[in-house]
Amino acid sequence: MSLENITPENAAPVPSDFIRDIVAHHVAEKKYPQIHTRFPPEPNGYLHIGHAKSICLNFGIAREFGGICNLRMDDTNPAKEDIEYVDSIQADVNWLIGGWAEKELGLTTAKAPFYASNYFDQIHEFAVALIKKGKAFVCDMTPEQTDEYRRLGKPSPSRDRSIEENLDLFTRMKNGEFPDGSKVLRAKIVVDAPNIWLRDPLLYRIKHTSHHQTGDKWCIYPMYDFAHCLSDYLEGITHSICTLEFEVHRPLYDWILESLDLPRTLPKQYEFARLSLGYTIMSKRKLMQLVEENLVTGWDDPRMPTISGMRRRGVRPEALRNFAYNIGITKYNGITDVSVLEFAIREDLNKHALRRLAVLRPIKVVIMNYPDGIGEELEATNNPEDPSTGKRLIPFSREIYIEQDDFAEVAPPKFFRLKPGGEVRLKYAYIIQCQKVIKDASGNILELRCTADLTSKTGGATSARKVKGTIHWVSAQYAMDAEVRLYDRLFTEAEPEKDGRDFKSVLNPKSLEVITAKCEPSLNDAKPTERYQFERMAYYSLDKDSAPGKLVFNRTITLKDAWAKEALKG
RNA sequence: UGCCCGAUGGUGUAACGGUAGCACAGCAGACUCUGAAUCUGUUUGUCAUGGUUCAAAUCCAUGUCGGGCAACCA
Repeated sequence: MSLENITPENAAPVPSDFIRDIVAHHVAEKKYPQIHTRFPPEPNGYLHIGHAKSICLNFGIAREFGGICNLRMDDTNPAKEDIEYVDSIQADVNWLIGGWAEKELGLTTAKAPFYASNYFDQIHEFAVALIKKGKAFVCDMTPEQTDEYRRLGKPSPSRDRSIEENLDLFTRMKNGEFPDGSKVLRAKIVVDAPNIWLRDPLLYRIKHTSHHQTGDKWCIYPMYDFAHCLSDYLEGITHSICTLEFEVHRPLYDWILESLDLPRTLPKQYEFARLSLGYTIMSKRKLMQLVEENLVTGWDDPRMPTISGMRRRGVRPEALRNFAYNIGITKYNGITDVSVLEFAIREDLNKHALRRLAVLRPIKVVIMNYPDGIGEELEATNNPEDPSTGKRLIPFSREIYIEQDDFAEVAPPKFFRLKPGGEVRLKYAYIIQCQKVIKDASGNILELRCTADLTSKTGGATSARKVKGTIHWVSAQYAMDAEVRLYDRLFTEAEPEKDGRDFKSVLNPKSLEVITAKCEPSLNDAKPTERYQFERMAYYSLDKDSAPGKLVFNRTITLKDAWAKEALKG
């Protein structure tokens, strides 16, 4: 692409934040041969939009600075981890940045993804090396005692064991001679350091649990702090970027690496604020609770803030990436307004969704002066934002459906839609006037009798006539039914856990409503990869529950609705 | 309580000692065969008090408020 072809429209946005500033500085001074980051999820749950922020940061930095980013399973606790999560993580990362960062995406290389468990042998050797240096010891205290001693800044009675004895005990730990919890390997740093993480922290614990990658090879597993910095080192990571809660661990991260007298350049840890989103919870543990207690249908329930949930809902990866770009990277713990996410989703879908006509809550309209039996096909635009998507034909007939909300027997002020005696344009078709409202005995509206201005058809003699409102419609004769799932936010409160309240007490009872809609026939060919805008309503995509002859659409997000706001004012 | 970190409109962010800008939201208007999109305009801000300086959102001190950590989780 030549330079003059780069416009603000197509130029890739180049984010700037304090971490990228640091990296840029390192690049400028040639501190490292190549920038190397990593995204290290623990496979104990599904990835959510907070992880998306981290993925975009880590892979983004690699991409922008000509570096590499490893996807690494941080799988040091087999008790909580599962292969299901390993698989879902790969699928989600691939979906989010596949095609955008393939060069940096470990998934396309033979050795990817990476696993911390792959380094268990080497990590074990590092532990032995630390013991030999007199910098680690085997401790016999119970977990409770350990807690208390660390809190009090007291030395463990095992602290001054000989190197030989430590070596022997650690070997026996490894050989499975001791039960879970009976012994641990600890770093020998400072018993009463102001930073708790320097008070002889645990390095290895005994866990007779088989591991999803290493099977029954190990009964001792390294703790996060020990495994993480060493995994970073082994992979040649230069910038180890994590969230704020690890800030206090940084001295330990450095201590371990520095204590080992390692030959290569050491990685450095940097911290940023994790994402908090309004009307959302982000804890994997709590999301799992929603799944396990069947408060949602699964990790990929379209109401979940998980990557798989948002994907199923119809959000495109571009929208998530844009969102991640827009919110920035700082060390400030704020709560991002959901409207920022919603804007990113709408902005993307507006450009890419095919327009279709569908009536969600139908009311029948009979156009009395339109001949029965002879239908006609009208031309409709697929996407005004993208002329290359062309046009399609939609059938028109004497009997149609319109949206209940588009008719008011007693119209409020500024109501531009259909009312008795009033006129509206049917999109792509005629201007109609409401002549009569037919009701049943109890006063429910059964149908509307209208007349059409037969020359007002789009392109026709009086087509230029201005009427205030244009509404969507669908031919009663040719319409097809589809199940439509209307999703709303999962919680009724912006801060579900504010003041320690139980997030389950503020679940939105109306977060899902299922209806049957009347759709234009072309939707019969709806594809799972396609996105649709049902004009004037919302964006939708085909759900995986669809089957031949049974369409199921998920509402991704509504269109902005200025009228709803206006109507509220009364 | 100890240690660490942070604080810029309603929300999220930029300004790296030199004109406080951007996005979302809000409001007002234009346009509209989507009350969408688009376009125009616009309300609102440097936590406080001192200090350094010709000049402070930025540097220093103190205070206030908020967050994190104190798991044989990551």
